Amino acid sequence: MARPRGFDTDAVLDRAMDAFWRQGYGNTSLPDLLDVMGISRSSFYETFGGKRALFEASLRRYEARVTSRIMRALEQPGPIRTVMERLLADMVTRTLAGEGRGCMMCNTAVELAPHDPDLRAWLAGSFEGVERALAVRLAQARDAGELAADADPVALARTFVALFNGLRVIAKARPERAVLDDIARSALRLLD
Amino acid sequence: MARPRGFDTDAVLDRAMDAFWRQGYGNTSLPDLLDVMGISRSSFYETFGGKRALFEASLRRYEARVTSRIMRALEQPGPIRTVMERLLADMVTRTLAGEGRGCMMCNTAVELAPHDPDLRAWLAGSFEGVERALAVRLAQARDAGELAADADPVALARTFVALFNGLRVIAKARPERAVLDDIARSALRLLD
DNA sequence: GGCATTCAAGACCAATGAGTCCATTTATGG
DNA sequence: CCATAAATGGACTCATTGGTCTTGAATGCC
Repeated sequence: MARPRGFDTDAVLDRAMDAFWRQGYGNTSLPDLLDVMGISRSSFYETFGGKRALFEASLRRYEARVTSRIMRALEQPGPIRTVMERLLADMVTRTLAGEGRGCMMCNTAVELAPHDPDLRAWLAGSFEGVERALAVRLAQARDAGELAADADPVALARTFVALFNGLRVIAKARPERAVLDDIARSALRLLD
Repeated sequence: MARPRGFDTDAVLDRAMDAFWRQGYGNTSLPDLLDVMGISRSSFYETFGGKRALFEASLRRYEARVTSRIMRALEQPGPIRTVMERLLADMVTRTLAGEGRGCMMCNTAVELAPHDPDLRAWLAGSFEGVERALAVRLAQARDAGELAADADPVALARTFVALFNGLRVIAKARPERAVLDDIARSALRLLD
């Protein structure tokens, strides 16, 4: 038919995601994006529709990756304490390796959620999904006698999700392993 | 000498602080600021020096208020559990009343810390200050037998500070009392 | 009452923002 | 090898950005 696309849409979207992740929505200009994506303005608008649409695509992509990683971690066999320990250790390592990027969901919640009801609702749904999966796993652990019989899986899950986000925020100001390790270690005490 | 200032510097700074708090640094334009502050461009630059200087003044003002409130709460007599319970309950109420503003320190950490070493260091110092005060109070409680003998006050303090921030982030996406109450309640279990 | 100082209003600036459009390449199907 | 359709580069619009400057009115102290 006609000339094929000269770039890999997914690879280019990945680079855009990284830029948004690193700098946020408002602080990433179109020239910035075109630069890291390596495509022309025309191709940009033709392929992705605009800055806002590209951001939403990036965020969905990010969310899919992160939540699937958490879900996979929760499906691992073994005692809940081990599972959460691995999850938290992985998060600490990734956070430190992220050079201040933090978590794109968290960043977006802070930057855009208050002024964008649609985005806010979407973020709420995502957080709720993680919370639910975590609550299910915690309920299983409780039924298996690993947790106190009066433990509240939902409340506990919510607290862990809050702690995940808190960890990323602290890391923005104090990206020190000692600090993040302390947080991860103390968090596990919630399971005792 | 001359004509006195026609506006109350502190009151005007308060309104600027609120705008920055609500919208962040990048999303608050000069016209926005002049509008809420109710002063002219000339007075603005004469009195505050510029947008960046005004932001720093606003942030210092915010930090002083928030940390002093936390410090006061920690100085209250009574068992540590009661003290923390009050502190968290107050935080939840204020967060819900804040209409999505969250915490200005947290917002700033997310928006600016990764790209601004000076600000990052300043935020780190502030977080560390709160952490230290909290750790001191927790150590007292441990020595008084309120906490387990092997409790780690510093790690616990770091975890609470992370949780404070996590609470604000979650509230941006899910400003529901039930959620925040669950987090506050579970957090207290760290003291058991 | 005059001098000093600060006020408000607004013109002005250069830089940058996102987004549109067109003229030119480029690759493929026939 | 040509026609077609998509990809491309770059010029362009127009609003907005933070910041400077000038002007003239208002106010208080001596």
